[in-house]
Amino acid sequence: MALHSSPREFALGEHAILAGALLKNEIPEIKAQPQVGSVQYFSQDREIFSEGAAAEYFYKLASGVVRTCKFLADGRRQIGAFHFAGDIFGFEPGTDHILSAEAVTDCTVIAYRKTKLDISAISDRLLSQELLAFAMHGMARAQQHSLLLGRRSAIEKVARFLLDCAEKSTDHRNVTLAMTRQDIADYLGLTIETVSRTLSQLERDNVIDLPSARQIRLCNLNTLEDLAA
Amino acid sequence: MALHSSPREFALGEHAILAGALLKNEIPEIKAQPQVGSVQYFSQDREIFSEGAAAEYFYKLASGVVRTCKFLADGRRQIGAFHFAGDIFGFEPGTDHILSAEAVTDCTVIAYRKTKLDISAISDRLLSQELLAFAMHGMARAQQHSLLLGRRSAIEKVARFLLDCAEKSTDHRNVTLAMTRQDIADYLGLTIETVSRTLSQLERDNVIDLPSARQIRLCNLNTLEDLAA
DNA sequence: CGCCGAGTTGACCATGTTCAAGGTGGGTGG
DNA sequence: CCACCCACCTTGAACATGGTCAACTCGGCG
Repeated sequence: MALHSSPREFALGEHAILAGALLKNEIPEIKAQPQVGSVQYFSQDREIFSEGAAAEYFYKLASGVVRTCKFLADGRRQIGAFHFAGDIFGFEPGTDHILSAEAVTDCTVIAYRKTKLDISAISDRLLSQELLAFAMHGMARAQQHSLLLGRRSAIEKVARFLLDCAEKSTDHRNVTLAMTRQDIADYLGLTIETVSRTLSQLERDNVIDLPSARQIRLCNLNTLEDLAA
Repeated sequence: MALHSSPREFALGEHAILAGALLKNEIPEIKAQPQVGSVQYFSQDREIFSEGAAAEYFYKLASGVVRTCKFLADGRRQIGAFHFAGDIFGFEPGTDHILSAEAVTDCTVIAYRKTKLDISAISDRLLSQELLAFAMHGMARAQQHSLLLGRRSAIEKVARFLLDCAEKSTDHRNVTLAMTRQDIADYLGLTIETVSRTLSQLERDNVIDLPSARQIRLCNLNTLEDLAA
């Protein structure tokens, strides 16, 4: 388990980032290819980078879960996305990060130095295509999320969230949540109480079962899909 | 004025899309360079493409205003963005459009055939960089919008909207709205009544002046910025 | 003049928030 | 091994924000 109090770099390979498989879901074999990027560990709730900081690196998540989020001055938080193993995050336009990234669980990331692949200097056509695909999928995801935030009720939001989790889970009927109720609330644009109440409601209606707070069994996928509209 | 009942193609240039200035804010001189793309006119409220349709073209807006939006089965609509002269829209991952585009006002667009620049065949490095920059800015904008939709009150949403409009306007204190209250509501995740009430409220508080429904004068920018939090 | 679509306003209502109290369970130290 | 603790979660009651429904105004146009 990664319990280091600060990120620790392992390998400092340079432009070997250009290796083609970067944006696919393969996680580079770190020992076999120490040159692909620097491996860093972050323990739970640690900040990986913060909104406004210089975007020196971007990251590929090797293990664990990461949230990317924005804050308002008074502390209100909106989580833009949760990232899982294989996901890229922190690759943004401009020189500064436009959102923060924090470790939801202990996690391992591979950091790629962004300056080394100044976009204007990319010679590798495959890489630039992959980055383009990544950016466009990020845009699509954010737009999908806007629809959720702007036009869906609490129960629709929660139902959709559960279905999305189920899709990512190996067992599509049993979901183990990596995040707290507060994380879910900040992702769905709700309060922690509303999330909790909505889950209880779904359990009372026999749509889900909650053996423990982080363990959710989807008993009635059809109803859930109807609710998610 | 463009009043044609269906889009009309003017020129059908092919891969001349690769001309560098595409993603900058210059609008190609249509007569001088008929080969840059096909010019099409859409009259107010006409659909330019619809969610789910094959994404054969992407577009650069020459004049007018366009909204890109998503719909739920029951008709609820979320507008993802308004696009103005010079903006690119409809450039999306995958083969199908993930949102619809509609003309807010009569408008002129330049359509570029997407198949002709199959991403895997882009030979022009500058173009792929520009598309990458476009995609990343689109992602950033969508994420910013998520924060607005998920975590801001009606008055904060409206204040932010007005400031964004002012920024785009030549006269930063007098805004002429191209869109209806319904469009604004669907962009901000509110109802038409709430938008109207909030604007009236702002007028009563001497923050704005509403000489007509589509004409807004920002009298008190400081207060407006405070409200936009 | 009268119609029609867009916008405004009011009264009522519902959804979700706020505030406050209590429960639960995993981890630590005695 | 047990007791305690603390963070996380749940629940309840009161409240507020924004939604719904309906009536009305305004301005442009036939």
